[in-house]
Order: sequence, then structure tokens, then C-alpha cells
Amino acid sequence: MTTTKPVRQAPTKAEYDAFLAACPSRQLLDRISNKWVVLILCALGGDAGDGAVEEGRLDGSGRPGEIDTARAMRYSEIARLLAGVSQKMLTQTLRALERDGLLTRTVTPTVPVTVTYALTDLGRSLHRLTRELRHWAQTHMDEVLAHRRQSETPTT
Amino acid sequence: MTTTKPVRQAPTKAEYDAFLAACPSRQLLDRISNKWVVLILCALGGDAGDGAVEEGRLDGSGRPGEIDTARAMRYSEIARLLAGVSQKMLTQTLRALERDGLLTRTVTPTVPVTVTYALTDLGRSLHRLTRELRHWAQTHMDEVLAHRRQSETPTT
DNA sequence: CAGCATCCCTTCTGATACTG
DNA sequence: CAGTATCAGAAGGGATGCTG
Repeated sequence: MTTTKPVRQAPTKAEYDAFLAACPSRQLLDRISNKWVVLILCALGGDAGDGAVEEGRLDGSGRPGEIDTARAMRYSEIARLLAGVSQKMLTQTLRALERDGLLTRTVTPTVPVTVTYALTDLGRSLHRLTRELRHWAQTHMDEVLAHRRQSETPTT
Repeated sequence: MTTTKPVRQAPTKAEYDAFLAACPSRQLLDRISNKWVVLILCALGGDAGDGAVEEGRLDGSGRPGEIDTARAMRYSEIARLLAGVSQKMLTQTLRALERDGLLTRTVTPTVPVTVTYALTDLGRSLHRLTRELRHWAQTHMDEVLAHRRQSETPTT
């Protein structure tokens, strides 16, 4: 396996600041702050299956290899898992993520061509966050719904 | 018909699944997966200042009270910090977050009216993720840029 | 199967002008 | 100061038809 160790030598300074409009990290934040990006990362990260995110896995310091069920998925698999995604958006988002180095696209010249997508190390590092993001949404859904309900009642 | 219904009486109830198009958590994920939402949460969470997110704070288990510099901010403060945001988007996003119970809006009837925004507990819980999201974007910016560059070169 | 191309509608987003 | 209201362009997103 490719054991790519992040070669950080000077993590001290803040080269990028997403608060600044012109900063490239602002654009990157815009790209990863996307419904489909989050779900695709979750899919390739192995958060699929029953759909729910296990509580125990979220502490991050579990058994490595178990939490990272990062498997390659075919295009149609992803499309099936991400209910409601259009072919256009899926392809578009996958290509963007490929360009940014978050996932790899592998074409196997079988009879009907087979295309698989898999997370890179970079993608896996982001997947830890997207998984939690999805988990947060599912966990706090009730609280949000309750607050919305009581907000829409301005009756004195 | 609707046959696949995961009604398994699991101990940890998986009521919501963002992979499903009709699930409310999908909409919630869509809302929080937003550039401005992330930045507003970061702003109110106290990630401002020099702009950089400290490395040491990210483990999450630091000294509480220090990492949560969640302070109330005025409208103009937020607008100034989030460079490039239009007042329309800012107001719109703030109201949405208020409805969802992620932040509070306080109007003080001073001479020129003063409006302050502050995170709720719910908002703070999400802020932990948005902070890491922003941090990820700023930290991995170089890797992404490098990969983009080599992607746009077919390298025969 | 895994796309790409096209049409078309909706939403987002920024800019401008105007109040309490 | 902290909005609201409106306009117009840009981007998001879906539906359909067509390839290798």
C-alpha cells in the first residue's frame, strides 16, 4: 500500500484563510461544502449499508481497517446509493473530486466498460469530516425540526 | 411497492438516512453543507482573529472554555469578517440558521438598532465540524492545487 | 454500463436602491 | 446600523436523447 506520510515541516503559519474572499481555500471550502460531495465521500468511505452511522465508530480512534471500509464503487453503485442524484450532477461532482485528488477513477475495458471510483488518502482524510457531518445531520434532525416548528408559530 | 424499509428494531435507531432523497436529514445536510453556513459558524465560534485554526485545538478534547470562544457578534462584524458575502446572503443564511435553532438573534433597541448573533448549544456542536472543515481546506490547499495542476496536463 | 450533449427551469448570488 | 425589496446574471440541477 502507499503509505504516504504527510510531510509537514512548517505547519505554523496560516498561509490560507477561508475568511478571505480571494483565498483559494475559500473556493475549496465552497467545493467540499456540498451535499453531493459529502454523500459521495460517505459512500466511498463505506458509510453505506444500513444507512445509519454507527455511534461507536465516530470517536475516530477505533480499530483502523474497520472504520475505513473505503472500497471502490462502480458508477452505478454510487448512483443507486445516492438516491435522487442526477447523472449529470454525479458525473460532474465525481470529475471535480478526481481533479482535486480526492478520489481516483479507474476504467476497466470490459465488454460493457466498468468504471470504479475509490478514495485517495486525501479523500479519506476529508471523509472523516463528511462522515461526521452526515452523522450530525441525522442525529440532530429532531432538534432542528422541533425548533423549526416552534419558530413558525409567531402567535403572541 | 415500498418493500425495502429498514424497520429493524436496532438499538441505535436509524431514523434518518441522508442517503435517501426524501429523508429530512438530506435537506438538513444540504443546508449545513454550505460555504456561508460554515464560515458563519466559524465566525461565531471564535475562529476569527488571525484566520488560522490552531493545530492544537483540533483534537477536540482540549480545555473547554478556551476553544469555545463563542462570542456574540454584530451583523456588521460578521459581514466584515466574511469578506465577499452580500448582505442578502448573510441575512438570508443567518435567518435560516436561526430558524433551525443553531444561533440566536438578539435585537437591542439602541439609537441605531444593534443586532447580535450568537451560537446556541446546537450550533456549537456543529461548529466543531465546520471549524475542522475550514481547517481541512486551509491545510490541504496545497495538495489539492498540486493535484489540479498535474491533472490538467495529459502528460503523454 | 457509464457516460456526454442539449434544453430548460429553478435557485443562488451579487449589485443597487430604499427604510426604521 | 441592519436590514428589506428588486433586478439580472450565473450557477445548480433535472429530463431527455444519443454513444462506445
